[in-house]
Amino acid sequence: MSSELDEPVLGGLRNLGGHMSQEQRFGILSALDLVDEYVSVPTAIGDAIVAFNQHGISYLRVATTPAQFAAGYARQIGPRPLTPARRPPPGLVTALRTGRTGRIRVDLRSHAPFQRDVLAAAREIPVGEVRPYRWIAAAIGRPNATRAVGTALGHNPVPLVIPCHRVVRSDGKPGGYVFGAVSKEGILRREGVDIDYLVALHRRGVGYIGSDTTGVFCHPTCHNARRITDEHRVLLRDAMHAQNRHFRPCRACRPVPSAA
DNA sequence: TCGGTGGCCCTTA
DNA sequence: ATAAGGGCCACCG
Repeated sequence: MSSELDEPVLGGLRNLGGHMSQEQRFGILSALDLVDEYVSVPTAIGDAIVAFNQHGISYLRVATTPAQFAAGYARQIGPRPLTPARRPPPGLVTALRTGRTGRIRVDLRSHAPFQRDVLAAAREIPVGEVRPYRWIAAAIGRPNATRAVGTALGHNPVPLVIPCHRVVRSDGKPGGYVFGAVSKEGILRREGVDIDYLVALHRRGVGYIGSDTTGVFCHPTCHNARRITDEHRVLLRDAMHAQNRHFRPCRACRPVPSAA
């Protein structure tokens, strides 16, 4: 668990703090941005270990040991000491259970601006819904960077907390995932996403669903699309097709034009 | 339908 | 500083 750095640092403060409790010591070290705490939490795909500090969750991995976790942490985040925590940050376990992780704070300080933008956009996808990689690219103002979006999501330091599993391929298939494509499918199904339906829609050439009463078109999983009754449901090939038929894009799910 | 190909673009070694 | 490579995508056979 210990890097070369943490013994001198922890040892020094231990002496300085005299008989301080572990919590008190962490409080000081955390305030100085010198350590993260880590703790195990249950998730939909098994127990995870999360690291966190005063800024938020910094790292999450599933099916790992503290030693492996620390190694991954050092590689992706940096050589910062980790110290065991007694309990997870308030609200985290519930948020992971419901998938509503939007208000959980995350610490992305060690990541590049592009990565942060990508991850921030991914956070906007609600439980039970999915968006294509292309959608993230458009959302952050880099419509051609879809491949780089995939790479950035692949480096998501806090999967599940930032729901990168809700970003899928344009053909409706789930695509890759940091914990494996199988887990991605499992998580999405558990969140209520019907992957087979999405693939079937795409095979039929349907990219969006419109309502002929509101004149709005949506991603198929958008909560607004799901409320359209059968008789008013219009199947649309792509955004161009939709606009030609005078549908306007849903303000909630923000359909984007297909790539040039 | 599946698999390969070329294009894209950000990050890292 | 540059080149390789990756959770993509559209296109083609």
